[in-house]
Amino acid sequence: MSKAAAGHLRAYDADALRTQSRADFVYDSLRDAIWEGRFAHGERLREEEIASALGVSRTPVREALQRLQQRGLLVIGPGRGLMVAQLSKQQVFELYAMREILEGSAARFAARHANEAEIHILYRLQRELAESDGDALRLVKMNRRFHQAIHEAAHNQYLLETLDTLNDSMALLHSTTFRAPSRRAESDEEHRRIVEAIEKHDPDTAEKIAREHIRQAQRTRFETLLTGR
Amino acid sequence: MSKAAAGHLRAYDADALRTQSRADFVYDSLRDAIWEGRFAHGERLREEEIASALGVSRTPVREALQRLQQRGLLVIGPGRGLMVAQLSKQQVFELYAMREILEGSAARFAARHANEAEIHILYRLQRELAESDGDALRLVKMNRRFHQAIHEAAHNQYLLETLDTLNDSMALLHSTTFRAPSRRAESDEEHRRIVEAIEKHDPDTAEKIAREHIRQAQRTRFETLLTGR
DNA sequence: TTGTATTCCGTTGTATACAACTGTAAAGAT
DNA sequence: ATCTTTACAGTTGTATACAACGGAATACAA
Repeated sequence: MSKAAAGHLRAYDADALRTQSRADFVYDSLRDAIWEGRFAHGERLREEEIASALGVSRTPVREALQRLQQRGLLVIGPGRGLMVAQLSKQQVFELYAMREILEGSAARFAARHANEAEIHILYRLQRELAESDGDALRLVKMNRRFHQAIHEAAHNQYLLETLDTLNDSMALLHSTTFRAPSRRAESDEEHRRIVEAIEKHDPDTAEKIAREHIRQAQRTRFETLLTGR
Repeated sequence: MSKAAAGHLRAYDADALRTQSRADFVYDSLRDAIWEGRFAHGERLREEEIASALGVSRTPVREALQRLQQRGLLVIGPGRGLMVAQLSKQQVFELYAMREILEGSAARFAARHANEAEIHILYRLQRELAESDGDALRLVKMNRRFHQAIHEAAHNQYLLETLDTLNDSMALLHSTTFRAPSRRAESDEEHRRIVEAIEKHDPDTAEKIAREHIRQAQRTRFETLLTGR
């Protein structure tokens, strides 16, 4: 009965519904599906279709769709429907510019406000990431955890939330998963220097290196953006 | 029939419903009410109550409440209800720290990317604001328009949206409306210098003055926060 | 008197029925 | 043949009914 487009969604999970609301369940399902690139860019999402695919009614689906829209993962397409956002080169550029500002600020604030426990965690995460040899998906997740630890060490709720939103937008660039392996060594070294600056409570250096870190990632991104995609 | 708490809402407006959805209408109504300080901090909002006060059903009300919650204007209180957020001193501090970063960045980007038409608009808005002698509410609105013009001139969608969200959070500090008149002259002068720097395409100066501008506003805020409220 | 259990009530979460709107296609006119 | 109009199909927006959850109050026991 369910049409093709929403077939990529995880099957109905009775356990998940016991711990979280149906709306949360739908949100997570769609968010993961987008992150894993299981929707084509511009693919239209119909409420009823998603509802029946996940075994819930339209109400929680609407709630989830609205949240995804506000976070920029979905946009209102022609007509009234929602579709998975497709970022233009300009938008990708703006996204990275914003990340440079905020990641830099987070590193700066962390250098000022991080306590010893947080610094310890940062070192541990950084080391684990550098020494890991897991698959690409695992590396992305560890990378995310590391940066999130910096964001939390900044002790600014608004900064934290905004960075979280931006990170969701990164899901639209799903080739994120396949980072150039050549960047690994440099990236790890940059991480190490950021943590070092945070530990020494040196905000200027922390911000400088964090900004450079994002700028390098942007360069890599635009190279793959111009060649293959 | 409507209980007391939601009585502060504007009456049902048939015209508004012809141009925007009911959910938007409810959102704007609640947002304005919060902005104008017509809800007590911590006051609980019941869906049904708001619905009947505005003459709509619970569905669009839920949609509006959800959006307000995501923007941080409402928080889940004890039990399951939503209430108007009350910012702690720490949160106010964090809010201004974030604004300093983003307003500074917006000015910087505007200095790089603003075109002549936008610079012209900035000059006009700055002049109108400086020469205006309207009431406090009018001044606040003009001030908002001016800053928003800078945000737009920055040509970064993510920056624009985030600043918009932060501005909504400012609604929780509803004494915003009554700015110290002593700051007027200084504030106007700072505005003028920001526009000047943008026109000269001088990002460093533009960011520097914009940051100083926010920091001054923060100082004024914390003075009134510590004395009277 | 205090602690605990149980029932009731109010509010939110969810489902579903219905209304309104938009794009599309078909039919007719020029 | 092409443009215009109109009707239809499909999707979203809204209302309302129902289910489920949580807290408060009361009653009962220790």
